[in-house]
Amino acid sequence: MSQDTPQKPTASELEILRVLWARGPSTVREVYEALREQKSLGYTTVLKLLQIMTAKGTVRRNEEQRAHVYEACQPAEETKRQLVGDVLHRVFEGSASELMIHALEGRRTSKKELDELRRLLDEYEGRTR
Amino acid sequence: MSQDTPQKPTASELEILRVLWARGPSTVREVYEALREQKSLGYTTVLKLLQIMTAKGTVRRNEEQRAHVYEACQPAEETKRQLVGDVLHRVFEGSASELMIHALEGRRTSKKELDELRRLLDEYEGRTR
DNA sequence: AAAGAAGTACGAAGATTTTCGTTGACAATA
DNA sequence: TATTGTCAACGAAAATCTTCGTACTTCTTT
Repeated sequence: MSQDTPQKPTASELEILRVLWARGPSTVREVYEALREQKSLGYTTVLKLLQIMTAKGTVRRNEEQRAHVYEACQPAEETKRQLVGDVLHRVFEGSASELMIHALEGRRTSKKELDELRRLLDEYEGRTR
Repeated sequence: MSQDTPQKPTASELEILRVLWARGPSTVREVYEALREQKSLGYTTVLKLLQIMTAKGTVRRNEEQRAHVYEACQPAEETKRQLVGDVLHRVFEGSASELMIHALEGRRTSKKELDELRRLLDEYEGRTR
């Protein structure tokens, strides 16, 4: 069922993607070990998920070695953009300001991060003008 | 199964919440009519969803009238904060800057909105300092 | 009063997600 | 070579989500 239209990953799929993004191409065991540090789950659960994700076209695998090596098809940036875009659209009707307000409200944000955010705005503006 | 820990709404539940946020307390029919403008779905589907949401404690209802009147338990702001907080945590490891980058990348953002974003940062900083 | 319209309750089918157990292949080692 | 360990494949149970049909009740209008 491989396809080109990138699918929105489910919650568990995202957890796996995060490991792949952090580690780069990995075997099932490596992903399993990484995930197990946060939550308890079985080896075959991870295997199955990766098989499903392969079928969906979310990841691809190299079968040269006995232990297949998986990696994300889309670059992390692309998937993250898609995920935030989804929330932006579904929750905030496309308003980045609204998104921002609620992102800031929910937590303490350091002066440093605020400055970084300002820098990003300037950078974005400079780049697209 | 009513409870105090606010549940993260599912995709369909969010669509309903958005109607309730926009319209204020509404009957099933009102929500149904509003949703039908975007997508096709049955009256009883909306009814059932609202019943489930009532059980979950996502909405509460006034049964004084024959047509019960539903309203969100949590203020919209709170739920939005929760939803964006979820993405912030699950996708961006809590980094608002990362969230921002990807939110901006995915779309064209007007000068006006960029200024609004800057204003928000100043306002937030002024408020919490 | 009968017929129709508008409501709620409820069960349940279908779809999707999440999680594992079992099986069989293959490799390492005692 | 027999045993033990590692792996992929697969089926399937369990949980959740989505959708709607049917039944029953209550108004409203003939």
